[in-house]
Amino acid sequence: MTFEEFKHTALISMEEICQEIFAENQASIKIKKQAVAVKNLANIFDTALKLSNEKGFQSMSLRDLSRTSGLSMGALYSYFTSKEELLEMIQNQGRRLTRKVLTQQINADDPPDKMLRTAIRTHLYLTEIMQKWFYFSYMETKNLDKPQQKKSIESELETEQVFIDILDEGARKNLFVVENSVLAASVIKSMLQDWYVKRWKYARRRISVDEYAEFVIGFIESALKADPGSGTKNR
Amino acid sequence: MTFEEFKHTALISMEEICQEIFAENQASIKIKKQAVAVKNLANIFDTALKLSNEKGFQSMSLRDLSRTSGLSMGALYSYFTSKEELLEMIQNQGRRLTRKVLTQQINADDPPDKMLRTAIRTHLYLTEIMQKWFYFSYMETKNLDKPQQKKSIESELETEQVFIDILDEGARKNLFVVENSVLAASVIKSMLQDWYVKRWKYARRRISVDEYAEFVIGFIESALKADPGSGTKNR
DNA sequence: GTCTATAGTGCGATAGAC
DNA sequence: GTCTATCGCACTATAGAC
Repeated sequence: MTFEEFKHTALISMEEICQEIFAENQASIKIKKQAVAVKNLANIFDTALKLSNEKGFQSMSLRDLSRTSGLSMGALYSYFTSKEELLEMIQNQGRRLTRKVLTQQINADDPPDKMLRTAIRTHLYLTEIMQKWFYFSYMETKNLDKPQQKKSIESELETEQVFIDILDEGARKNLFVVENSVLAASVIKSMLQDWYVKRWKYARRRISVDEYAEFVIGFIESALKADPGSGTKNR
Repeated sequence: MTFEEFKHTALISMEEICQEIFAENQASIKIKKQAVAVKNLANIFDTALKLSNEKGFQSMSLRDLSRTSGLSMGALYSYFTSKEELLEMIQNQGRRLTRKVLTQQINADDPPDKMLRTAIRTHLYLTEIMQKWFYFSYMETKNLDKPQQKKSIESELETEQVFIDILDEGARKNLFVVENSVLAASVIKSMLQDWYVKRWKYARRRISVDEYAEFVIGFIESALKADPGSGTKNR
């Protein structure tokens, strides 16, 4: 699957997610017409992510959000009951899409080396189209309350586990040399996170998501290379 | 140099830095007795880092800082003229120590493979003893004003350049196989950052800084391994 | 469904006693 | 050098007009 195809699939999912959020939060949302609600919710989320990523969620006042989104203070409070609830809605939206897309794309029947490439590529593609959300989530997790923080941590470890499993299976089939799959998965994840956390750096260097994906896959496969010709340790 | 030796050297530098800050900010600092000032400054920085890393610098009110540090609001304002200035003082303190330690430790006459190991180890050791500051800096950079942000970005790219140079030199001497030294340095840096950004993860898994250093060095050297026996590409 | 106006709170910052 | 008391302001949240 190319990035363009991926984008098409995922953007449809995003539309679905916004509708789900509307359906699910009807207790907090005073608006009854779906068309109006979904349009405004998308606007609110988008603006909130933009402002938060510039100066942090706490520093973004609801007056900022009101001014930039074009909705009045009163209108905003028709979509959530408190600033904290807005934060939770944003977090849930992204977590849901992440899980949906990742499980959709990765096929457990593929051999581990193929699965590894697919997982890396899918993760990078997903964070590319949802860059603002991933950056937000990365930066704001510590400002959440304890139960929400726990969800974020679980979500992170869940993603890491996907890579641990692939590496273990690959080692079992002698496709990879893996001394410590937990640490290996961890550093792989850090490379994937760099793509959305340090977006400015890659944009400045004009590196596309496909170029980055190619490089990371090559680097990791080289590090994990089963090399029967050299049985020596590398230090 | 072991982590213990490193710690000893660096903590002395930290003391020096606090004195430098006092000397340099005498315009803002109303206190005249160095002993009192340095002691309270250390307390203020330490408490501010603790609270900020829990919930963000903006969310930490100066009343929080006052309560937790044991100093009154009035006393705090004897050490800085505004909350924003406090933030800048903290940023400068860390940047200064980082530069000091990194240039002290890395010996440009060593061969590239040794330099790479030293640079990785030094970086991890430094971020280990200054974990709170590095985490703070990582999370709060986007909340700084433009000139301060620029300094942070320059500092980041400077560190990355150290690795780019080592990799290029190593490739020149056929010690490493490096297809793209800029991207390679970038992913190396992301692994080093993970150590202080995701501290909770490694603490939970009881992984020490030396274990992490060993793993990262092994992983990277394996990825960069000059392997004359196999001239094939790895994909 | 969206607006404006405003209540109530907690903030950063300072003045002045000790 | 440190404290308490307080000012003015900007914030979140809501009530009520349209």
